[in-house]
Amino acid sequence: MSKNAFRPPVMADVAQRAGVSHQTVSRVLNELPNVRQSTKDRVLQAIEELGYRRNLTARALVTRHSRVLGVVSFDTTLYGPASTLHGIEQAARGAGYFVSIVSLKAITHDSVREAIGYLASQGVDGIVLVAPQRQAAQALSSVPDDIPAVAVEGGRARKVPVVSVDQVGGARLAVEHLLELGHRTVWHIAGPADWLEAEGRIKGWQAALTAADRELPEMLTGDWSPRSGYEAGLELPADATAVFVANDQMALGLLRALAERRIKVPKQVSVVGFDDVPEAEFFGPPLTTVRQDFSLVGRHSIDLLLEQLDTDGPIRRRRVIVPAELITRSSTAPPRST
Amino acid sequence: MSKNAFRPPVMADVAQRAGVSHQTVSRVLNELPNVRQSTKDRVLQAIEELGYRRNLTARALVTRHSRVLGVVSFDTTLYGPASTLHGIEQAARGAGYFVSIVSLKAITHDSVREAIGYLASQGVDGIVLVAPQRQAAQALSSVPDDIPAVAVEGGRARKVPVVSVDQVGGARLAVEHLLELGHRTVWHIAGPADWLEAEGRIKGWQAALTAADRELPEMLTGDWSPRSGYEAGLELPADATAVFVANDQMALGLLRALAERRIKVPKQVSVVGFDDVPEAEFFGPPLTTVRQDFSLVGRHSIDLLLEQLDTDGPIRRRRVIVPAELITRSSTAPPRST
DNA sequence: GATGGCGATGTTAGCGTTCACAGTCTTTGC
DNA sequence: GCAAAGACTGTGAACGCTAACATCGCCATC
Repeated sequence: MSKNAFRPPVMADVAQRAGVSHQTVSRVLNELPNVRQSTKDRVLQAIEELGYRRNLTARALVTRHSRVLGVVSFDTTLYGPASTLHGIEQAARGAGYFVSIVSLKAITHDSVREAIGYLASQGVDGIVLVAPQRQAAQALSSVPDDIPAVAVEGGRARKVPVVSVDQVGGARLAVEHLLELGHRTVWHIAGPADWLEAEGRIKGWQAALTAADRELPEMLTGDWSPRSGYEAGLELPADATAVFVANDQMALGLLRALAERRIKVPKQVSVVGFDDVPEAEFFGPPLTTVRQDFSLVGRHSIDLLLEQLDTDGPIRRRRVIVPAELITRSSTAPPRST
Repeated sequence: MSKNAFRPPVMADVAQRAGVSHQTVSRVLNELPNVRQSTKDRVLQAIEELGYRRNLTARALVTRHSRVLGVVSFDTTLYGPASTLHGIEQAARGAGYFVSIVSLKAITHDSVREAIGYLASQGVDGIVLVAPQRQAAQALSSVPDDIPAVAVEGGRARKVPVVSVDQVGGARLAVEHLLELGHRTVWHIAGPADWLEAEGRIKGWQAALTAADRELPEMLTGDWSPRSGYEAGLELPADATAVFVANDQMALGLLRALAERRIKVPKQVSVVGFDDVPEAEFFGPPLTTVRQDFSLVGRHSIDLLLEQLDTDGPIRRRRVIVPAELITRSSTAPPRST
């Protein structure tokens, strides 16, 4: 117990100084009508003089709205989640909300549940789950009913709106680009099996090849890391001429492996990545890739969340798909043997 | 106004169900002594049955502690800030604190002030400022006295403890490594002038060269982006044999520029980066770089913050320096003309 | 068997807001 | 010039929790 008797001023202090009731101060703060301009000025001046700041905790207690949004995410060190988080934060703050984050080391049904419960007890008004793994999508169905939620890349989550990038379409774009260049078929280095994004890209890859009536090579699988792309690159058959890699980091690893194997890109092998990380343009060679607009994803997820908060009505199941875009650089070219 | 009369259970509901007073429920929840085991069990069971969750807002109102920590950061899309944020979040949650973030688009005195005020009114118990720019460090001196804060990479901030990586030492390591390999001198592509990290690396570079009695080449400057490294790479004089780049992204750009200029790395030019991003190992060639342990930085900053919270006493000015580590890969080699 | 002490529980009063309502003071219309 | 309709302002009671104190047993002590 320190003798520090200093207490930040409260509404009553402001009221007293301005010669009004605390309720009038509240009215001024909340910009309610029917306050005379002169008294409003007095109150504002008193607030200024005292350096008063409204106590949002007390406000939250009575209004039952904290104006805090919770975000549950997986490894915010990765470019995708980090960018999405950033987009969410910007959008939320723009709408006058705070953002409280929980970053999970592992996505399991239980860890997601726990994180959500944790945020719920803190009194968040809504939750965004950025967790593109199947388990996470399932865990979402155990969100308390009274708290609005949105899933990012959440698959066909029950009862919760979903925002996602068009993974299938993006993958198609990549594969079609390679086919148009004249490649017979396209290999794929996929992301980990339990990730919905990996799944979508696999689907798009298969769909594009099937649609063009090409044979489906055996699929290689990585874990998003450059190293796993490198390892896949060492295993890539010598007769492959085109590879679609599920993310840019693995593509980087692949490029490295190919360089070590003295395989020239794009002369002998064309490579397409996914994400368009800022570095992609400066890979050796600059990487053709599929761009995802993460900040748009973040913004949409907040929009959907706020929509639920405003209507307060039954949750409209909705799904927002953000298109992906092919960025053509110099890691792709027609096959040698044309 | 919906007819939704559903209200989550409150302490009184639990109390009634367990046949005790709400205060006893509180005691159980807070694990205070002097509650008979049998009543504790009854309370716990009632909590379980009702699915009760304590309302942390109400708790915060009366205890004047929210158990929320605020983080103000700059562009959480960058690898460094994102990793630091992640480290902070992990450490904070481990200590039972929530993390509320504000990510700034531009670091100015005013924007930092505003962000801090914003967090303060939300009632955070403490603030971590991750903002390695000079303006931010200054803005920190305007933090309200009653709220503990810690700066990450904050320079010699007044009255606030600082956690930082040993930028100068890291840069020295890089330059000394190059000199030991036999290079006459080392060029430097620096980060933007107003960043303290850039400044520290410049200092280390200069110090190492001066200590070895070498001439100081003209310094090139970038903005951390791969593109700026690329542009600097185009301007690099042909007689340069070794370059220390202030971060890995710019180093990537440099590698690209050198590749285009048909300059072989490391045969003709050696390159050292800074950060050790996960991709660095797979650059062409794998990049020798200086590793910063961002998660350790995050952990230390939380430690320092909690220390202030616990002691509640006068703020002990402290400074924690996290050492940097040289990671030797294959982008460095002895100069050709040895 | 009165006294004290201590463990276990209950009671009351806030924390700083907003909400619902009750006032009071101006207008306005005729 | 007077009533009614508005504008403006104040009063009390929540919100759900913890802190401080009060109370009740029960046992040890002399």
